[in-house]
Amino acid sequence: MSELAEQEELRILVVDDEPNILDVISMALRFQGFKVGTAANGREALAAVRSFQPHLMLLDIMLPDMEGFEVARRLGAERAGIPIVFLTARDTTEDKVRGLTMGGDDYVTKPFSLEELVARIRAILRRAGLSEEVSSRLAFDNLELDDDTREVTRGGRHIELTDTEYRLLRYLMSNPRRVLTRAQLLDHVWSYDFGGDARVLETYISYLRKKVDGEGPPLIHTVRGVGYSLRLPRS
Amino acid sequence: MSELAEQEELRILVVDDEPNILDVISMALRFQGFKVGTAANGREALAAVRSFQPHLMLLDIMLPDMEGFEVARRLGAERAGIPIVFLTARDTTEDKVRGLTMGGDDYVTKPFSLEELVARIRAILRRAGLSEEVSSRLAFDNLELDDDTREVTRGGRHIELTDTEYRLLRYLMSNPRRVLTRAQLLDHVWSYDFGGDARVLETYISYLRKKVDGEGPPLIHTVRGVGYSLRLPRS
DNA sequence: CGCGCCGCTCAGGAAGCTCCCAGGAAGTTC
DNA sequence: GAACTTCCTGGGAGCTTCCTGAGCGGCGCG
Repeated sequence: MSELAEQEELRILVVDDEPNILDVISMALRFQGFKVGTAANGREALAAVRSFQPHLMLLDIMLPDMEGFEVARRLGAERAGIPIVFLTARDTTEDKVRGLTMGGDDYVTKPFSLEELVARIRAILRRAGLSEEVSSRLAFDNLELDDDTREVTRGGRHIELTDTEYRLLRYLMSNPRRVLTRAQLLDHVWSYDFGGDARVLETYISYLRKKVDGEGPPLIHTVRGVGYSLRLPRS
Repeated sequence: MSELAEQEELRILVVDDEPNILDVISMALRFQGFKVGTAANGREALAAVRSFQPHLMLLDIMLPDMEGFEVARRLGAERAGIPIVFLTARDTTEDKVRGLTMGGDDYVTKPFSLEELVARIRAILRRAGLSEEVSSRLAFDNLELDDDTREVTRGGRHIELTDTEYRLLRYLMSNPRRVLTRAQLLDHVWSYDFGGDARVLETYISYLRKKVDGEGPPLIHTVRGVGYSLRLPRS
């Protein structure tokens, strides 16, 4: 993959006043190969846009000094086409965020899964032509996944997945052959505040196996005591 | 799509005194690949025409210092065939805007959907020969839509649609096979200030299904928890 | 080699949520 | 005022998510 080389250049500014969230997000984005800048409030954000010159912003709507929208507005001409992904609370009224997806911006409601966030970011960068990686498709062996159409096929045969199954498979496919720990899977596929029983993961692995591995040699493998891995069967 | 390459050259001047509207519109147009200049009143607008040399103007009729028409008049010879799309309040008397469409100009009443605005702009550019993209027609499978005549047919049979149904179908058809989220659909098809219940979307999907999918295999598909998608049925 | 433990698998099922659609009210147009 | 369009409401169906518990199987230890 030449992703790293090309994305090393891509700068993302993350603006949120909760240090925990800021940490989790920046870690995840750095790991994805982005250069990450942070700001904890509107004033810092405006300053950081000038100094850091991000290609994309992640902007919490609830900031201590001003609303995220206000930041976006004040950027005005300076913004110069920097797309923004707004982070909104679940109970933010729909009409507040309405119109965002039209201007090339988008929003993600808290609590979100990191995988969801990254997917949105990539989709926007793709549309804005900032990422050279134009394809919305993932493939492993004869298993294919298209993020635009949300279509999954194995050996050309369509596989019908529910939302959670889809997100889980996408995460596995974006990290092929790597062993993903139980914690990583829960962190990336479920929202960051998911407090339920960790055994849901096993349930969904089981669902996926039935649907994905039912149509060919098993690709989803258990690594006892650690987690799961997407790879070809040995021997 | 080669749209970007060809439209990068096209300059649009947006004139409105409400910062929010100005923002939303310019973002949307930038995202569509236009080069956008802005002005907040008549005086700025006149100056911007000289410096920015737009190919098309978006002109609010209600400006603090003078009426949009006045701006258009004062441009006089300088206007040199720049087409204008006037933005009017809903209650603007019809006779005020009458005759506009004769001269190659057009008008859109507030509040409008951005999709609507973009469609008008493209139509005018098409007529003025400024856009290379000549076709006003969309097609998917045996479903066809002509934006000039607003005619929709499936397998040659005419389908009668109301305005909202038409805009919804057009948006689906301009993004075939892609899964469009609830938010995207509401953003693109309804006006920017629509604050109502998101369930209208479902109602209109239901209307469309009755009219469009009543005449052949279903093309409008639900993607649970995400949105809708226009595609052929799977096997 | 056999036993027991621990982790994993998976079916069954409850609870909650999303979606569909019919019916109707309010607003708009002619 | 009639016809039409837009939007809202509510009930119900069906799906998704998550939990639970029984059983299996691998692995370590004796």
